[in-house]
Amino acid sequence: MAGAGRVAGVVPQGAGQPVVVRALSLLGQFTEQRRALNLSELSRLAGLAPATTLRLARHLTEWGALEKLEDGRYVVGVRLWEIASLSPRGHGVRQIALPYLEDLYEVTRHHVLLAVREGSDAVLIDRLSSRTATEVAYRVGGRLPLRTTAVGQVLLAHAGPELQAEVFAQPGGAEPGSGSMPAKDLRAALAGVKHSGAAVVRRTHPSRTVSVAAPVHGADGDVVAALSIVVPDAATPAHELVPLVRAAARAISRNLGHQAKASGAWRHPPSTPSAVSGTP
Amino acid sequence: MAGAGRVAGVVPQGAGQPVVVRALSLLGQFTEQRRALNLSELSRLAGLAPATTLRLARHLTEWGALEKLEDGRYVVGVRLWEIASLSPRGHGVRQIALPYLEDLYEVTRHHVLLAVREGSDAVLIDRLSSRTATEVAYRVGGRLPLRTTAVGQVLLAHAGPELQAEVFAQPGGAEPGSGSMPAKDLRAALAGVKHSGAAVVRRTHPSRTVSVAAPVHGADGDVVAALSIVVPDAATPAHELVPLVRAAARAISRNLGHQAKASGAWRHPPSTPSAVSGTP
DNA sequence: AAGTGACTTTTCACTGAGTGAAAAGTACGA
DNA sequence: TCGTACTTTTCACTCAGTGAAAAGTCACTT
Repeated sequence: MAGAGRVAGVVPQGAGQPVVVRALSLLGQFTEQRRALNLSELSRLAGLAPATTLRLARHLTEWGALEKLEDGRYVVGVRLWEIASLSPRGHGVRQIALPYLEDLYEVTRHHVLLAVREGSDAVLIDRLSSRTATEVAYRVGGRLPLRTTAVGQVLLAHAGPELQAEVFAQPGGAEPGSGSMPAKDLRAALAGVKHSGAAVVRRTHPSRTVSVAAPVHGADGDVVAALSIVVPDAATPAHELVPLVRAAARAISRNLGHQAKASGAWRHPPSTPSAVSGTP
Repeated sequence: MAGAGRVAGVVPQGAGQPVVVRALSLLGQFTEQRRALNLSELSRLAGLAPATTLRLARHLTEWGALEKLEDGRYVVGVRLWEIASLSPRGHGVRQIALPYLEDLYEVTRHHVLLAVREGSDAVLIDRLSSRTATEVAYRVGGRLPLRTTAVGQVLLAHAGPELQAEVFAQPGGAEPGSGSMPAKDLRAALAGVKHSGAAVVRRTHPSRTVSVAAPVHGADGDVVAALSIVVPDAATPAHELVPLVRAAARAISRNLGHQAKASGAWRHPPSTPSAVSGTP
C-alpha cells in the first residue's frame, strides 16, 4: 500500500500508523462541539488525503460506525453506540451503580457523578442532576481533568506511579476556578485522599461548589471508578457529606464483587452473569 | 497484503472485505452474553486467522476501542463509549427526550422506552423503569424486533417501502408471546399506526403487557425515534394512554426542531448549538 | 451564461502494509 | 514429563490500500 501517485520518488504515506488506527482516528475527530463533519473537515483534522479519508469513511459507514446525513456530513452512528453500550467500564459500572446514585440523589437533591479513568483524564459515565441544582461544567461522555476535580483526584490517588508522574509533568493548573495547585501540594493532597478515603475539592467557577468523591473498587480490589457529589458552597459542610459518599461507594463496590469471595462480577460475565449483564 | 504463506498458489485472503471492516467486525462479536472474549474466540467468531486477529485487536486496543484484561481477554473500551456518546441518534435524542420520559414515568410509574431504527431492528436508546413495574425483555443498547414491538411498528410504519418489504420477507413471527401475525394483518396494522399516530401491542410473554408507542419527528419531518409506555395488562386501558404518549412524543419532536422554522436542531450543531449539545 | 471557488468522487500506477501458515513460546493440568 | 490449548512471533508473498491529479458537482457571483 501507500503509493506516491504517478511521479516516482515522492513522500510515500500519510503516517506511520496502521490503516485501522488511521480509520479510528477519524472517529476521534468528533467532539462535543463538532458532532457532524464533512469530508474535507475530517480529512484536514485527521491529516489524511481526501481520497483516503473518503474510502475510510465509507468503510466506517458501511459497518455503521458512522452515518452519512443527506447534506453529506458524517455523524457517529448508532451501531457504534450499540456496541459501546457493552463496555464494562462504561455502561457496565453504570448499570450497577445507578440505583445507588439515585439513592444519593434522592437524599441530597444535588449533582451526583460517576467517572472512570481513561488515559490521563477522567470520563464522566453518569450524572444525575435536578434542574434546580447548581450549574455543572461536564456532560456524560465528556472528559474531566484528573488534577482539579474530586473524582479525578480519587482516580489519580489510586493510580500507578507512572501515571501520577505523567500527570505531574503536564502543564496543568490552568483549570479556571480551582486555584492552580502547586505540584507538591497536590502530591500531599493525593496522600490525604488515599488515607481518608475521600477527596474534597472547592471550585469557584462556573459557580461556588464543593465536591466530595470516594473510590469504587472492583472485584480484584483495584479502584475502577469514582463517585462524587457536588453541592453549592455554604450548603451542607463537606465533612458531613464524606460518610454519605463513602458509604454509597462501598455499596457499589460490594455489588461489583469487591471482597465478596472473588465472585467474578463484571470481570467474568460468561461464568457468572449475575452482576453487570441483567436488565434491572 | 494478503499472502498465501510460504507455499504458492493457496487460497489468498480471509474475506473480500477491507481491513477496516474486518477490524470493526471484531467489535461486532461482542454481545450482551459475551462481553469479554479471548483471542481464539474472537478469531473463531470473526472467521479470521489468529495472527490477523491478534494484529487487528492490538490496533483496536492501541486506540482504545478495546481493552485487554489481565487474563488476556478483550472487552469493549471506554474510549469507544466516549466517542459513541456523541452519536446524535444515540445519546443525542436521549438527552433531549429524557425530561419528557421522566415526566411520563412520574405520572404513570410504568416502563417508558425510547428506540431508534438501525437496519431492520430497533435499538433501545433509553428506558425508565421502577423496580416494581412489570418485567421487560429489553435492555438499553439492545435490539428489538420491528414486527412485534410497539416502538418497532411505529418505526416500521414510517420507514421506506424497501425496508418494509425486507421485513415482510423475513421469517419473523417467532417472537414468543406476541402471536405470530400474518403478513397481511401486519401490513394493515401498520397502516392503522400511521393514521392513528400510535401503535398498540399486546404481549403475553414474559408477562401480560400492553405497549403504546408514538413517533418522534426530527427537524425535517422524518420519524427519528419512537416513544413507548409498557403497562401491565388490565391496568389503564390503552385508549387512555394513547393521548399521553402522543403528547409526549410531540413535545420531544418540537424540541428536535420539528415544524419550528427548520431551526436545524441536532442536525446542525455547529451553527445552532442550542438543542442537543448543552448539558441540561 | 459564463466564471469562480470549494467540496466530493473517480481514476490509476505504484508498492509496502497487511496477510496467514508454520513455528515458537506460554500456561495449565494430568 | 508429556499433552493440549491458547497466545505470540516470524517471514516470504502479494494485493489491498495509497494519494496526486483529474473529473464531476454544486452554490454563488458577475
